[in-house]
Amino acid sequence: MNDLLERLNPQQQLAVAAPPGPTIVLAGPGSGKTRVLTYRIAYLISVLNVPAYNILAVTFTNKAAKQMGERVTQLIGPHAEGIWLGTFHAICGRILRREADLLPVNKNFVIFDTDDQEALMKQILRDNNLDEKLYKPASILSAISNSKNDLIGPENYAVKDFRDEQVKRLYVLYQQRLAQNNAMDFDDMLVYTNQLFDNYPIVRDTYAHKFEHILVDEFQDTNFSQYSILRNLARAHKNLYVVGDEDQSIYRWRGADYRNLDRFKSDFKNAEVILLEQNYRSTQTILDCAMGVIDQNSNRTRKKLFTKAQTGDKIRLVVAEDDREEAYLVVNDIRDAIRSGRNPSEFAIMYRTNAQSRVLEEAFRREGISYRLVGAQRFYGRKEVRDMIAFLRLVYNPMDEVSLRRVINLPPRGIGDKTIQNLSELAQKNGLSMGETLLDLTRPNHPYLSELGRSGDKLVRFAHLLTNWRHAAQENTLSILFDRIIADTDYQSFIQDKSEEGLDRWENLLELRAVVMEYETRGLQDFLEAMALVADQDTLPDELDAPTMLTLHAAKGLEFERVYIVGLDEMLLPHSHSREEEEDLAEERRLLYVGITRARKKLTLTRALRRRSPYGTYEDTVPSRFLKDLPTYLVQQDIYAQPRRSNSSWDREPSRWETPSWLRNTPMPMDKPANTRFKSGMQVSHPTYGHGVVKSSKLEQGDETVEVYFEGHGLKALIASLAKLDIL
DNA sequence: GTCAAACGCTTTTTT
DNA sequence: AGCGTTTGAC
Repeated sequence: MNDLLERLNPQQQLAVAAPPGPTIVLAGPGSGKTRVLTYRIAYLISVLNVPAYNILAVTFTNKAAKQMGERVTQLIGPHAEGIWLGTFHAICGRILRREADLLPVNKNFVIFDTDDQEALMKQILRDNNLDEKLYKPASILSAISNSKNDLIGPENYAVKDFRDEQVKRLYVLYQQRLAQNNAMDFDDMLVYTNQLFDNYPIVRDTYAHKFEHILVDEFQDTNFSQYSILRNLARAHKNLYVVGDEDQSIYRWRGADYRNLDRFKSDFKNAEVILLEQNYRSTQTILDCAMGVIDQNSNRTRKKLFTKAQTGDKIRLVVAEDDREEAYLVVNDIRDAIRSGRNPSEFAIMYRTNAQSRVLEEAFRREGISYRLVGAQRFYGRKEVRDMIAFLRLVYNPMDEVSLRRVINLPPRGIGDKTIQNLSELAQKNGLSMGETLLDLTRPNHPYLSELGRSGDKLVRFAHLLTNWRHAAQENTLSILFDRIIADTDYQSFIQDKSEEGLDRWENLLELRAVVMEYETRGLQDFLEAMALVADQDTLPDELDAPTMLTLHAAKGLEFERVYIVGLDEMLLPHSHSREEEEDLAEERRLLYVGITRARKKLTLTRALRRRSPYGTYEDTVPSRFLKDLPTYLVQQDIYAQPRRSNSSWDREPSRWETPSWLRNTPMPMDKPANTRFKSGMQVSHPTYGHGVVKSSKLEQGDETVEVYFEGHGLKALIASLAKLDIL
């Protein structure tokens, strides 16, 4: 274990062996950030003899957590067992289950995902006769979410106008209804953990003492609520070790707040700051392009990315006629490379929006190449899968009204709106949840059965089903419960009888059953928790040797030999929703920066002159403004599209031989090989400063900087390629 | 209460 | 263009 540090560069060693105490590691892309974190954990355990269970490590995704666990185990074996390792939500879930007695929900609470949240909000709107078009559930929920991320409860919701008043009211109702459902949403997991710590200092201190060392990955993307949890947990030992890169902050829309770094510095005095700058991933060309893009952002510490690796190939810019051709060109390129011996898993295609994957998928299928698609809710978003999970959730937590409403008439069993309304009213009368009321109906001679009339029988029948499943959940394994639900509801024939896509659906359920089998011993609670918190990304088989398609967001933290970023058009990147505000635009730029810096060897950027708009028709595009920030001399263009003759702006579309105007911003340095154009002593003239004498000239970052002494103006430092200097 | 047709809206990114 | 939701008929 003593050789642990020898495998690291000096900067990394410094970071890994940093003395205990508040520590900030600012790590550029490809600087070995993950490596530092894993080695740090290994170092704590094997050198400082910190017991694994006194270490908390927080990552941004489940995948990252899993990976980190594997790597630490690789380093130190079984000593790594017992680390608290996971996303904020997973960690909070663990704490909340333990301390459920102190919460407004009981220990069988379920986690509502976005769909559940919307379903619940729609119910609330309906109950309150509010127009869904005026009060869009998604927009209200996003306002609520933003508040929660800043730890602002309904009582403190800022009201500026009538609408705010309504939102505030809905916020109150929403929280009430969640509690009645014995449920919480993603944000609540963090909020409740904060409340737990605030209301019960003893509980807080228990955890604060337990976690001697806390490590946080992707710190730049934490929100205030998350930061507050960290601050609470680190109050005893103050060993908070955070790793991040402001240039890779891409979750502002989710409440991520880069100011957490300042908060950290002021909350934890004397925090040590360690910089990791050297890049071990990309070629210098790729890094230069990345810097060209990111340096346009203000309010940041300018960093110089450097590598000892080679300059590498120029990056390619491909312009296609339309988005289909764009996809075709990319896939073709990959196919050719694979044929000539490249490994399929070396390739990644990245895009701004999930919708863009579709054309690419088609192209891959046409070429008969298999691919990996990250995210895009391809599996867990499926109706049949969600239905089955709703059944299971109802079994686990009958108070879950959203799931109850979803499955009570599924497959249709004659329980319509009216019957559901009756049940709901009955529940309200008794101050119980609908689910509890339903289960209560199985009691012999139930007093309300006569009230419900004929529909009562149907309810009772379903109530018996649910009761039986609840017994099955107690006494049998998960898969037996799963099978019984399908059998009892005849769900298979419900989805399968129709077309051939019915078979697909059934296969999806079989796939879900395979997942269920993995939780055979751990049980329903763990299964449901995983379903709620584990994203699709974690399900993609790593073994599959195929090109990967993923959003730029999903690409964070990954690296690939060859990267294609498609859709470098205005409205897409930067996205149409993010072009107004400067902060939004800066984030779009960071997104591209993240994408570029994923590439090890080769980078290809593509765009299309026309693409299918969200509204079906084809529309002309405008090149992304970010393209002009790429140093031209590092870009090789492949223009496949014919310039179109029309009276549109595309008359200005460049031909194959011409440098397109959107790239013309960065001039090629005049003398790339070590020679400067200007020499000391030369007489020059400048349009504003007039006559001057060159004092010195040197090459910096491929650009020539000249110091000139101007009569009446003094000494000026000028960039040779930008300043219009003439040699006299 | 169920089924089919018409309608209208959508696409930013994710724990 | 395609999907999900609402509307209207049986």
